[in-house]
Amino acid sequence: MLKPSRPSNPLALAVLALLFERPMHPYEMAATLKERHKEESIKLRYGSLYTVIDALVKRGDVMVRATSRAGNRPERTVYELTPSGLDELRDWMRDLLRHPTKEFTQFEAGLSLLPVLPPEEAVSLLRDRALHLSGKVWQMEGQLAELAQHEIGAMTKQDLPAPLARQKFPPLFVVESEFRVAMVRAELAFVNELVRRITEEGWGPVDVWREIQTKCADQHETKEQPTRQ
Amino acid sequence: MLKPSRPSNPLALAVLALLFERPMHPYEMAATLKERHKEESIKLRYGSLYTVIDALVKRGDVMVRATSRAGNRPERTVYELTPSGLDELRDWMRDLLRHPTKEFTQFEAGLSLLPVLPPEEAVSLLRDRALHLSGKVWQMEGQLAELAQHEIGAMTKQDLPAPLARQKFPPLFVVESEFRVAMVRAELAFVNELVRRITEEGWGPVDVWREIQTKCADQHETKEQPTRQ
DNA sequence: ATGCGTATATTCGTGGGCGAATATAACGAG
DNA sequence: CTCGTTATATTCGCCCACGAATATACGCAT
Repeated sequence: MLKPSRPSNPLALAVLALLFERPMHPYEMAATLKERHKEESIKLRYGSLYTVIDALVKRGDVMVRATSRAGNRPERTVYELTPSGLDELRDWMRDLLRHPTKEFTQFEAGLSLLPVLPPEEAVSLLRDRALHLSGKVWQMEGQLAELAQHEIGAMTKQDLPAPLARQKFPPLFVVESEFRVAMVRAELAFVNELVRRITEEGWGPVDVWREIQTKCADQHETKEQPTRQ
Repeated sequence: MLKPSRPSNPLALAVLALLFERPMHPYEMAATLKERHKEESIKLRYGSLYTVIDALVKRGDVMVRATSRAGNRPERTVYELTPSGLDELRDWMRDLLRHPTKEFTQFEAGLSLLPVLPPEEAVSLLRDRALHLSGKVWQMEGQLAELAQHEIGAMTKQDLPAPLARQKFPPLFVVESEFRVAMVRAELAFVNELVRRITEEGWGPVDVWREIQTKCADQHETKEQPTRQ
């Protein structure tokens, strides 16, 4: 029988990447991901962690190195990367970086159904969103600036070549955050421009929009108390 | 007992939005979403469609209006929106548009594990990605331009107020596409800038990057045939 | 010493997403 | 008229994500 197909959960990729550095047990993987703030980019759920590790074992990408021992905490299982797991890690990374994949976002879904709301309300909601987004940009940039100063302690020491300790945190380890900021900025710009076009240019066109909107709403008759102020 | 919590699948929102226009049976909903290109923004799976409709029925947001009849195709069930479903539709839309929600993307996961690849390979992969992205921008803008010309036929006629028929397709109905283009453009800009910084500014810093990379790779010893050209 | 909060470490059950199978009828071609 | 193809319309079951439960041990205060 053939090798089962690669798990779709990116958490499995993180597991491979961590075992690329050194053997670890599951809880330690979780702790390491958190320490390095990778949980902000890769969804981490304990339940899923054990599930994906089992899957990787079945595929032969990962194997048990030793069971239990050390201190005397509850039983633990230490895993290590197999050669085929190393291949998988690289192939997977290549796919991920090379090929953009369509992903469905909540906001895009919302936008695509925009006509169900009256234009005034839509504008007001979008303005709220813009506020939230700019707050988030501000906050993320603060964190980035902070990291650039002193973050080096958040890496486990043995992971860094000696000369590096006590230096500034290499930007390499926060690329994903820079990416996220860039995306939020872009969304903010889009929302602002959209609001501007609706309010200043009657984009939609607004009169058609309102007409469609009320026509549908009327079918659901009478006693809707008016929600817009 | 309380109303079960709102389904998390945005397809359920699309169902509510469609029933806001008029009663429909599931297959018709799917056909309508496709006709309007909403499947590009809202993931549509037949299996999920029936699942979410059942869930909405259980919550009382949607109810059976009539069963079967018409032509004489296989049995069909026509649903309609209830008053509480209308409320739900609006509340949900408000949440969606107002509050940005963190979503995990494949690419962000890949970026966050970038150090597992040697810098040269990373650059080469990112360049590939940039090519794909710009191709996509080109293609999406082509589609948008095309829609702006003649698309009006893709709306079911009765959905549009009479005076509109045979006019240009209102931009209101393609906001989500404009959004997607904006996001892809932003990603492209980010990737180009990232490549530039790595190659021209030794960003990373590249020597540290390579050092970490090879140090880990060496643990997985010997006979890896070198993959980079 | 004893109790309790917290860190360590893993298992399990449920629910939902989705692929694949099922079933019927219209429709055109030979 | 019958055979293959496509459109219509829905059901079923597997698998995976994830919340919640479980279990042990350390450290610190009383």
